[in-house]
Amino acid sequence: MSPRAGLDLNVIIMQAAELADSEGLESVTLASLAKKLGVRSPSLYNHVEGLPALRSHLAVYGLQLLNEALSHAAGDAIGYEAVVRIASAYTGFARAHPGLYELTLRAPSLDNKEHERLADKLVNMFLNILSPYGLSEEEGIHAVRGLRSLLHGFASIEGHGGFGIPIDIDKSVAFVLHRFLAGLEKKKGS
Amino acid sequence: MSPRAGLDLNVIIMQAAELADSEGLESVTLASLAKKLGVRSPSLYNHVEGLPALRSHLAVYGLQLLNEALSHAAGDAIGYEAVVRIASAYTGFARAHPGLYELTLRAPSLDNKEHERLADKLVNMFLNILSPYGLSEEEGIHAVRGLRSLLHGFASIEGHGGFGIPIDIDKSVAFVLHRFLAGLEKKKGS
DNA sequence: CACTATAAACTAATGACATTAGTTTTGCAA
DNA sequence: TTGCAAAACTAATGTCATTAGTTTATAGTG
Repeated sequence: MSPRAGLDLNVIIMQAAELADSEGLESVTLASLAKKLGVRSPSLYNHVEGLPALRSHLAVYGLQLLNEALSHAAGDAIGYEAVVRIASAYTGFARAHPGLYELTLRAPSLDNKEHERLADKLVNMFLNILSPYGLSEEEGIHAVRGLRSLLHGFASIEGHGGFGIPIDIDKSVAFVLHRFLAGLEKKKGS
Repeated sequence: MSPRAGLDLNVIIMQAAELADSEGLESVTLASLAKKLGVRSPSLYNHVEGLPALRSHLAVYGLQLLNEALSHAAGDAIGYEAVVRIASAYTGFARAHPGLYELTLRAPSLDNKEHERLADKLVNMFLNILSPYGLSEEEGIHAVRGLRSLLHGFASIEGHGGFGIPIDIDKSVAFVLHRFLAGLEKKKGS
């Protein structure tokens, strides 16, 4: 309605995140975002350096939210219980924030620093909750990669509608985690 | 050089696939493809119904290649050995065909029939190689979903440069599969 | 062998988008 | 109050997909 819409990088990112999650990642354009904000698209360049930069900021924001959700879900737990809780939080996040989630995986051209820091934080959280399994350092990395891959795989395939059969996906996650973690334990006796 | 370039849906798909794998999925535009084919972009509409349709055709083509690669890798094997071989073929395919691979997961608006058929074929292949583990029908579904998710997760994260630490990714896959399959076996005694 | 219908290519035009340049306007701070 | 920096704007360019309408090659028919 007036000049001086009072924009701000944070406002822009929040609205863009909303767009990403409700309309899909590909619908986040400077044009659509500007319309949502009641502004002409060139005005956005006063706050963000272009579409790639916006996506990079969104990726970092998504990673922050994901980190918070997982930390909160894990609480002080470690081991099996923590893995189950984190898995639930992970798939829940991907369902609640499909656009944002998809972006967290993309290699970010900008904001490398913060993105890397958050990714590392995630890895360390996983390492921590797997510590009761008594894995070697290298095995720990393998296991964390496996856990991340498993959770991302489920989230990604579900997000793309890739599971046709009407069997509860959460049950599949629970089943697979149970067996994988059992396999991690089994090592002790072999 | 001349009218009548002798285009053809197959030629178009092959060149598009090449573009997707060498330049990235987002670089597959009708404009870039037309240039590669020595033709003006509207000419492509004589053979394909637009960019979304082209991507849908590419997805089906990618799934075909993936199916072939996995079938070939598995041969007649089942059980552990087959899983290891298929895993290697899967990650190898994703590395050799990053653009095509990414597309195989996308929900296809067109060509639903063929895409579904190929996706089902993949699921059945996985079910077959897991048959020695003596899982119930529902457990089999869970396990297949887990295996797909694991492989897709690794392929997808690797494809996006998400594994920072310089530890061999194939080793991680091998480790995780070993433990997961061990977990599947363990059931018999619990 | 000529001829014609069709399919394949073309040019021209439109509309969405990102981005840049250059201009106006507003609000805060001196 | 005034003036300046930031925030918004308009105008313009270039890329893309897509549609409409035109030309042309070629394959098949007489």
